[in-house]
Amino acid sequence: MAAKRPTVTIKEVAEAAGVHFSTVSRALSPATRARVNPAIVARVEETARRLGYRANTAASSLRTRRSHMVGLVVPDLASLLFPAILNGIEHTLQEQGYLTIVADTANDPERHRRILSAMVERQVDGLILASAMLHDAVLDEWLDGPAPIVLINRTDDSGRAPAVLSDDLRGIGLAMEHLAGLGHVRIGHVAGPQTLSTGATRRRGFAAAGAALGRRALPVAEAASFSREAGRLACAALLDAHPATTAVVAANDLLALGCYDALTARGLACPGDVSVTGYNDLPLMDLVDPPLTTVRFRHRDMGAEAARLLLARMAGQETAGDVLLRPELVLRGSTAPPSAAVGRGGAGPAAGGRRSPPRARR
Amino acid sequence: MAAKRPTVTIKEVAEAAGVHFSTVSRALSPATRARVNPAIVARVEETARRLGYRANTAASSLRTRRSHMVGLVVPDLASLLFPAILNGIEHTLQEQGYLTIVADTANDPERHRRILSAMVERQVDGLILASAMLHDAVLDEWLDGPAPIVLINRTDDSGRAPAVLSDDLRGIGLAMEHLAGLGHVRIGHVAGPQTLSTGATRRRGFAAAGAALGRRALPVAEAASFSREAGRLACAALLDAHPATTAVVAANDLLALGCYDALTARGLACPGDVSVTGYNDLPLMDLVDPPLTTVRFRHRDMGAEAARLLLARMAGQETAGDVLLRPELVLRGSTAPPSAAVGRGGAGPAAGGRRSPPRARR
DNA sequence: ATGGGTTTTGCAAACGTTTGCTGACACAAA
DNA sequence: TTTGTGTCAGCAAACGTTTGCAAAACCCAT
Repeated sequence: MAAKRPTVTIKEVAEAAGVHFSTVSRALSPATRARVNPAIVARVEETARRLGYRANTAASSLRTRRSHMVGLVVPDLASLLFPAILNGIEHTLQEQGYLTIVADTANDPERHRRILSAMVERQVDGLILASAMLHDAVLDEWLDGPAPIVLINRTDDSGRAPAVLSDDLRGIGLAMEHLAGLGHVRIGHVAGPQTLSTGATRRRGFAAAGAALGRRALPVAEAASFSREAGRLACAALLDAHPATTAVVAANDLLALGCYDALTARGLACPGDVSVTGYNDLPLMDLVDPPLTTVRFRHRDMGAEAARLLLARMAGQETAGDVLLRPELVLRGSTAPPSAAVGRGGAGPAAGGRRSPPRARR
Repeated sequence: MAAKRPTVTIKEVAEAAGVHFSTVSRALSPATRARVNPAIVARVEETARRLGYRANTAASSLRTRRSHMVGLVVPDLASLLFPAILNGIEHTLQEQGYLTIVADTANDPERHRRILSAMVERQVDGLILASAMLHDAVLDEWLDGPAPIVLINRTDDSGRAPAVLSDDLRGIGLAMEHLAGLGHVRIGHVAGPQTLSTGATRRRGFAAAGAALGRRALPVAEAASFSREAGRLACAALLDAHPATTAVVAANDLLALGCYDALTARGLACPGDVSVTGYNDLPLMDLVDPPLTTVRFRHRDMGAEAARLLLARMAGQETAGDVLLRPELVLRGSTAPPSAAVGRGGAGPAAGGRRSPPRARR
């Protein structure tokens, strides 16, 4: 099958079907199909199929100024957060005939610039950015560009582009209420980088929820990045400064895993000695040890929602402001009531210290 | 900044710089830059920058028949295997000035068809497919197409497209040797779908390694898909048929996690009663309980290698056959010498049955 | 000065579509 | 028969580049 294909164009189809090539164009495009005699439409379609005609989108987007492609820019493709988001974006765009170009900035602004430039040159009809910083110079350069922009997961502080976000204030609130409900009083926060909206907002949420519970000035340690290692360091710092801490709210799951490491390193058990909560509910968080209590929002929905928002904007519609996804708390094994013990301090690297007590899973 | 941009073209730059527009084209393209007076190049570049000129790739690829885009097709974006692979692909392509379009077939052949069609219409210069089936009709249709194809992670049986693969025979062999070395004799295989090369090859590897150890006809249970649930079912079937099994080699990590579930369900401990190995070393496999002994290959390298292969083919070079990545065994907590106990059979749903013994991590 | 050779620039024709206009034709009403 | 009203197909001009070809400009040696 599949005869060697020396690119057949609309003109060759026209010749074979015995009509003018403009008629072929009209016959093949859903929008104009109605304007041509049904008999001819049928004939043209049949010839096109027979010759193996494939439209050349480069030509058509040159003429129409629409490429039916959108660009997705992420800070780190390898993160476990993106597969589901990307999946949501890609599916809803695909349904509308759009293809998705994705690129990874590796957190490098220069690279970010180059990528956006390359995408715009490819005439993308719109952009979804998961790469926004809180004060984002790169973003500024493109807000007036030809392609509408939607932010996802993170936002910037200009408010000039609509964003699809988890409702972090509420999400962190849920975690705090849960811990307070268990009886925790000495709660600390391992915050994410304050240059990112997620880091900053969750920290604000932590302070606000603390205040609501009548506890001002709960301790916070800021991690240098959203990574397990940074979480370990920040948690260690937190525990050094506040050894009596019985619960830590981590700004995301990776940081929470780092907290596990820090606890293990000083022979503390989770949740026996210290409870830990995460944020995001990454895949497999139900399988780590102990299974992580964390705040979930539907990643796939976040992607789909961003895609829908972008589709609306590309269609020229004005859109209301940001979209906040409702978070929910998922209870697992990393949180428990505080133990009576007080004044711990011993460091020793006890292996296995953080095994959770047996508990039913799921 | 960023003045509202009403698309400035090469002609406007030409007028502003006082030269013919063809000169601008030559001045701006690295390949032809040498053919124009350096002073003019400088002037043109400066004016282009000043006016905020952005090349229109649609126009240039119409003329040159090169889009500098490649398509990547995966069966399931949400899988934990792809982020790293995609990362590898995207990075090495980006370095060469290519952008990556990715799409998800959701394992639907019709969708697969539409995606390939859409990508080819967008004039992609090449395709990387992670979606190949062993007998793949969809693939057949495109092998003679205009875009060179490279297969990744899976291959088909036609051998017509080069593939970048893990050396599964060797990888499974490593797992088998490890288990045999621990003293296991009654080893079973939870195989993946035999419609996929990974499923089929790993099964062959299992049989071959078994034979090499002097054990013919070791039991195999075939999972319906590469998923945790399918792994649970297959493992349960395996244990029903062969209750004395002391080790199971799963065809990938998800299946291995399903094996954990099956063991837990019948009150067996891993690795106390049954050892389990996986394949792929997905992220967080060091954190599940027990940490999974598995076969690793460098996912990112796989992506990078496929990209390089495609780059070569797009440059018109003939390439040697497939690329096999060397797998390595990573030893963790899910394997141990077989216990003396024999003739187990009790089913009871004992919670916590599969906790591993305390052991140092990393 | 003249001529030969080498850069450097301008000209214009593609590349494959879409789409506003015009013209051809058919049919119905006058 | 003429006129009017539609429907449908053809014509040709874009869209923004790249690039072969040829003219022009320059440099140097004669």
